[in-house]
Amino acid sequence: MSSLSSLPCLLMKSSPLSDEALELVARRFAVLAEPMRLRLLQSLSAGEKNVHTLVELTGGTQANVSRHLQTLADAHLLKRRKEGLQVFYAIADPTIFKLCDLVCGSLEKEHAARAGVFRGGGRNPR
Amino acid sequence: MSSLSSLPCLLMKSSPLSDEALELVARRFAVLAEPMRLRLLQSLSAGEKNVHTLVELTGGTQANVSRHLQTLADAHLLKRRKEGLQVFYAIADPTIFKLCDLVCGSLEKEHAARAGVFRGGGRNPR
DNA sequence: CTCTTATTTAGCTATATGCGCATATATGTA
DNA sequence: TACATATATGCGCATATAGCTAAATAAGAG
Repeated sequence: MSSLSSLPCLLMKSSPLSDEALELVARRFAVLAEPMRLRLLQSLSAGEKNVHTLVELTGGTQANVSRHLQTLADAHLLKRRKEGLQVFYAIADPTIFKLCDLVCGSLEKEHAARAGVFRGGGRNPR
Repeated sequence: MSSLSSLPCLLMKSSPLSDEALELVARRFAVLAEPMRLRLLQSLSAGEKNVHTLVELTGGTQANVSRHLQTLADAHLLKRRKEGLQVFYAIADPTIFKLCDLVCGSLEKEHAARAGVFRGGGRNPR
């Protein structure tokens, strides 16, 4: 029994997460922590695609793409549909786009802040 | 020059991210992909704390906690403030709470769906 | 059955990283 | 100076995993 009963959480803000829940959250982030997997998600944002198409779009080897797709599917971020010889993958959890948008926005801000440091944006005016 | 000019993005939805941007996003996710670091962020959600306090709260070794704090600070998720012998860390980017909330919500849904499989929640009513 | 196409899997190597231990650095006190 | 406290860091071990190549499975066509 992998008691996820501690998951009905608002994370940090309210009650602290159990060790088990923290592991799950960390694992989800880990799945998103590979550029190739992000590229695959990006390629799939327009809609379902088969493996061969994804290989072409991402420029990875066929074996590698297949394994990353499996990783994403195991994490329930993608769903798999087999049709004859081909296998089609599609986004199963649109949350990932919100996640990526948040990270992108954060990185943008960070970049802007770093640029401002040398142009009198901070304390110590003189 | 680490051209982040490609970052003014809405990620997936609009224009595809450059390889460089994908690396940065992946790296940000990787920072969040460790239970101990999530625990530290959780402990800091209530406000600034010094290292010793965080060691007690998380139950990690001093060396390990220090390392993880540095990782988080390097990623600009935490800010460091030195005061005498002690060093205080605090959340620098509240975005992480939204990220964690999103992931938690997603995992909850997932869990509920999996639980429902055995209780007629899905297709195949009988 | 044989051949072709599409995808997955196995074996391997290289790299990255979490953790523990010991030590180093920094700052304050006597 | 010597000592204590709070953090940080260097090193080694163990493990995880991305990527490659080659081989295995799966499904259709002849």
